[in-house]
Amino acid sequence: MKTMQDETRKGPWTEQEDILLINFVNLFGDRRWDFIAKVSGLNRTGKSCRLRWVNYLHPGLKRGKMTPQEERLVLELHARWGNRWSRIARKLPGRTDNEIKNYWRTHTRKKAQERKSVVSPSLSSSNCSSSSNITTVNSSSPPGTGDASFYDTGGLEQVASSGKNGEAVQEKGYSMDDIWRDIENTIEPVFDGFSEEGCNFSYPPLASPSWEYCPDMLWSISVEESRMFLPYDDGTMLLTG
DNA sequence: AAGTAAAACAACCGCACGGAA
DNA sequence: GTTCCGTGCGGTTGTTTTACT
Repeated sequence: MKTMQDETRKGPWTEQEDILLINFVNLFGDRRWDFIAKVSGLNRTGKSCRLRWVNYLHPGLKRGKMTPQEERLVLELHARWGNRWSRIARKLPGRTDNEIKNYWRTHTRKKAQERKSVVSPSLSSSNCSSSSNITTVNSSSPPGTGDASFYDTGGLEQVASSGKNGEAVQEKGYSMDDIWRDIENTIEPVFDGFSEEGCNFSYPPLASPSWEYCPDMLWSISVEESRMFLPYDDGTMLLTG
C-alpha cells in the first residue's frame, strides 16, 4: 500500500524542493535525474527534476522579456527548422526550449488574431473563439532574410531580471540569486564540464576541480549515504556526515 | 476598484531514442 | 539481437500575472 509519502509529488515546486534539487545537482551533476530524484528524497520523478532544473533553476538562465534580437532569431530559426525548440534554444543562450515554445505560441496566436481581424473584420465578432487552438505555424513568414547576421548576435543584451519575472523568482524575498549565492558559499559543486552544443548556458564561476577526477565515487554512493547531504532548512548542506 | 480577457509562465504527459544489461 | 531503463523532446494544459474596459 502507498502512504502519502510514497506518492510522487506533482504540481508547483516549493522553495525547499528547489534548494534541495540545486544542492543535489551540484553534487551529482545534471545527468542522473532518476538517481537524483531518488537520493534527494524529493518525491518527484527524475523527469520532473530535470524539467525543473532545465527550465527554472539552471544558473545560466536568463529571465525577463525576450529582446528584439532574440525574437527575430526565434522567428528566423523557426522558419528554418520548424518546431525544433531545443535546437532553436541552443542558439539563444540562457533561453529554454520551453520558454521559446511559449513565446512562439503566444506570438503565433497574436499574429493569427491580427490576421483574422484584417482579412475578415466582419467575422471577427462572431468567430473569434476559434482562435484558441490555432497554431498557424507557417503563417508567419520569416522577417527578412539576413540569415547569417542572426547567428552572431555577439551576446545578447543583458535584460535578465529586469523583466516582470525578475520578481517571479523572488518568492518570499528569497531569489534564485540568493539561493545560488548560498550554495556557492556552502558546497563545492561538480559540473562535469559538459559543454556540448546542446548547452549554451554559462555557469556561474563555481569550479570544483577536485571532484571531476573521480566522479565514479559519487555514483556509487548509496541512498543511505546520500542522506548525509540533505540540506538544512536554510538551504545549506550538512557535509560532515 | 472590480471584472474580464489576454499573455506569460510552469509543469505534466506521451513518445522516441540511445545505451546498458 | 532483444529488452529494459533513463533521458530528452515536443505537445498540451493548468495557473498566475498583467493589461484593458
